Amino acid sequence: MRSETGEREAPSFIESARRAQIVECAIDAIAALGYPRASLAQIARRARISKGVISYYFADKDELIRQVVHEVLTAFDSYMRPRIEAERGSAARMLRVYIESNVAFMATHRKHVLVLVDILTHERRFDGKPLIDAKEYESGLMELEQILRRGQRTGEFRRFSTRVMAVSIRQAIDGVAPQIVANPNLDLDAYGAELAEIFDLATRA
Amino acid sequence: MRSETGEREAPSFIESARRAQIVECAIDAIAALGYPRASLAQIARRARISKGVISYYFADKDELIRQVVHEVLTAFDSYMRPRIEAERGSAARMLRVYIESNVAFMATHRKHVLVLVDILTHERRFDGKPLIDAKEYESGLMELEQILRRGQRTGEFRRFSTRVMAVSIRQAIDGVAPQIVANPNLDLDAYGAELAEIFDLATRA
DNA sequence: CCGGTTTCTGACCGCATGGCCAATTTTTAG
DNA sequence: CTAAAAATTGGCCATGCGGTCAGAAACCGG
Repeated sequence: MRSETGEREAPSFIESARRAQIVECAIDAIAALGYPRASLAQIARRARISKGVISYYFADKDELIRQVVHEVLTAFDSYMRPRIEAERGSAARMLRVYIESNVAFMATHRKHVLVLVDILTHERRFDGKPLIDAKEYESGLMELEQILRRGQRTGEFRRFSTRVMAVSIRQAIDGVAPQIVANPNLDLDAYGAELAEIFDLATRA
Repeated sequence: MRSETGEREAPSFIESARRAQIVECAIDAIAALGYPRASLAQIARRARISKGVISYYFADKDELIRQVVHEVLTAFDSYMRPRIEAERGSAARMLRVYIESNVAFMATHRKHVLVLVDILTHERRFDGKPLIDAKEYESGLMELEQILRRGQRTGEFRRFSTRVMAVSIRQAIDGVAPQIVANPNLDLDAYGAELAEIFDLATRA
């Protein structure tokens, strides 16, 4: 299936379908069992195929996981971007929308968000290097910092370390995920509004 | 070593020493390799003993890990408590001291904090039950909420969800740990002050 | 010096994992 | 229809895991 020549051939219909199916089943498996227990065997079982098929389409488990992360991140991005861009006028409104949209996305994409967080917390190595992705994730932090800097430039925001603020906001948002599982009835709209209020007060000039 | 009778005998000198040594080596191993890679074999290697010794003194790995968590949490508690109690007069000052002491503790106990966070994030199961500890940890959240409620009662703080605020504060603090590794020169005093400022503004009436 | 107890070793067990591959079935194209 | 290519199977592998155990060694009171 894989051409060894320089030019990459268009993936066959089956190839795309299988890849998508396997990625989807990986998400299901991680959501159901947690990242550490989501083995290739489990993923294969859910797809009703043999493990070998996964190896056939993905070089190794890392590539599969990277694909899962990419998929979720892409969905996330296309949800967030237009909502934030719509508020270009005010950094304060951008920040509010950033936080609220983020939480709202979690409400409508619970499974995917859970899986993302699970992978990121379990795969991220303290010692740094083999960190498979995190670049895509880290870039999210950069965008957040940009909003903050813009607000400081326009005078809407007070002076503060944009780094510390950005990390705190991200952490506060990420902290929602575990609570969704612990308490499925959690009112996420209210939660998002609370969070937005907290960081509105924290940033305002 | 273990008496089967009801009355527990005083642990021998060797027993206490070994237990302490093993716990210490477990901390080293987790700090160096990360929780998932800190196997009994690795821990034993660092202690220059055979795996069997660990099994001899600890029923299973869970008990060892529970001991590690307990040790770090105890040190943390005895560091924090007096500092916070000293500010009994004002909830706002208590909160500030809570945040700054927390970050300061991280500065002086980097390894132990790293290990704690590593264990907690990796061991916490989404599906809940086998959650070995987390009670001790969760109780920290309660104390934080108490400070917040007190501030609301005295009118120092505005109205907000103490739960959301407490989780956000904890998350913001916990978010420091990974950055310590990524950037060992991080100015934690400044970081703590920034964080305290953020949540001072967010809570003030 | 002895005999029992505590401590410790190193080999071993069963299990699950990620990955590999020869053989087979299915699809595709001439 | 046929033969090459793509897709799939199922068994196999080495590895590392947590945990166990018989027996050796060290220790200690009498």
